[in-house]
Parts: sequence; structure tokens; C-alpha cells
Amino acid sequence: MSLPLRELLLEPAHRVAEALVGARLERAHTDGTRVVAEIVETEAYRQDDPASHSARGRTLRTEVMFGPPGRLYVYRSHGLHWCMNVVCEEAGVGAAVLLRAARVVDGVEEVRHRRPGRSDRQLLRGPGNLCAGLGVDDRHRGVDVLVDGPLRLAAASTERRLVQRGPRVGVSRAADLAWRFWLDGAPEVSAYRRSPRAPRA
DNA sequence: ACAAGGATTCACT
DNA sequence: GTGAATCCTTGTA
Repeated sequence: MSLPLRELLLEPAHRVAEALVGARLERAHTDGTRVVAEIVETEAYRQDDPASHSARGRTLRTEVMFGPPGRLYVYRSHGLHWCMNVVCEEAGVGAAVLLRAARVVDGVEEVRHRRPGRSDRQLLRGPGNLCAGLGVDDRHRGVDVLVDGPLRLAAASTERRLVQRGPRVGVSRAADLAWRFWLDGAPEVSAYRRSPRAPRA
């Protein structure tokens, strides 16, 4: 990732998703504790993409996806879980990158406290678990991760590692589009499951 | 107004 | 591998 984050986020979502593998997400809790995580799995969603919440235009829920890049789009999944996305591409375009899994770099005790009974590899594995482990919910909708605040995105280390790509998990439309990206060999990466509703390839 | 269907997770067989 | 939990958003009438 050579571009500064602010410029990187203007790129097409699939490029952003690939570049954010290896980036760091810093969580500052209100009690002063801090957690640093390394993102190991992402998915891209674009406006011109039938699997995206933004595909059918602006709605109350998806409004933030159409806003400026760097904001957090947080939505509830299956009535139970929170999922977080980093909005990308220029304002007015509905695109974002779903953060699916991460590895705890610092503050593991804080994360374990929110994910009792889980092994370290499970702490931030899966988009719902990622939000649970970092304490992210709808209060964080619209948070700007490019500035200091409860959540901040930081560039990846300079170390280059292999990023794999493949189809997105669980989407019923555009199920064969390879817009999921992950760090090769990372144990926190989700198992792939095709949506039962997706037409077969 | 109503019904369908999730960008999921976990327990269970 | 299968199914339940759970509720909000969205499409359709």
C-alpha cells in the first residue's frame, strides 16, 4: 500500500479491499483501553453490484455508503450481529469494504474479555465476531476512521505478503465475483460458504 | 400493510 | 451438513 489512506480510499472498492488486507485497525475504548488489530480478510461492495446494499440506490440504512470515504457503514445482520464496512470511492457513490476478520496485534486481554471462551484465532474471525470483539455497534455508524476517534485505520506495514482472492461469502447474487481478499495462510480467515440461494455456477 | 429474506453464528447430528 | 435465533430493511400489493 503505497498511497496514503485518504487517496487509496478513492480507488475502486475491490482495489481498496485488497489493499486493506494487512492494514491496522485501532480501537480506542471509552475507558482508555486500546486494541490494535491487523485486518486479514475483506470484501468489496460497489454500487454497480447486485450483492451490495447500495445497489438499489440510497435508503435510510445505506445513506452512509453514499457519503465521503473513510466513514463507517455499520449494519445489523440477521437481527443479531453487527458488521462494519469502510466506505470508499468518491462521495455520492455507494461503495464500501466489509471487514471480515482480523488478528489481534495488541490488547488481546481486552478482546478476550468481550469474547469469553474463544480461542485466540476465533476472537475476530467473521464480520459479526470482529465487531463483537472490538465492541463496534450502531453507535459507530458514520465514524471517520481517517482521524483520531473510537476507531482508526492505519496503513499496512511495509512487509509485503501474499494476498489471495476468491468469491464473497454468503451472497446470493453475483456469487462468483472474486471480490473477497485475504492474507494467505491466516488462520482467522472465514471458511467459504456459498449462499444456498445463489444460482449454481 | 405484509411477507420475504438476509454481506451470520453457533450448536447439534 | 442442517437449522434456529431474531429483527430490520425492502419489495410488492
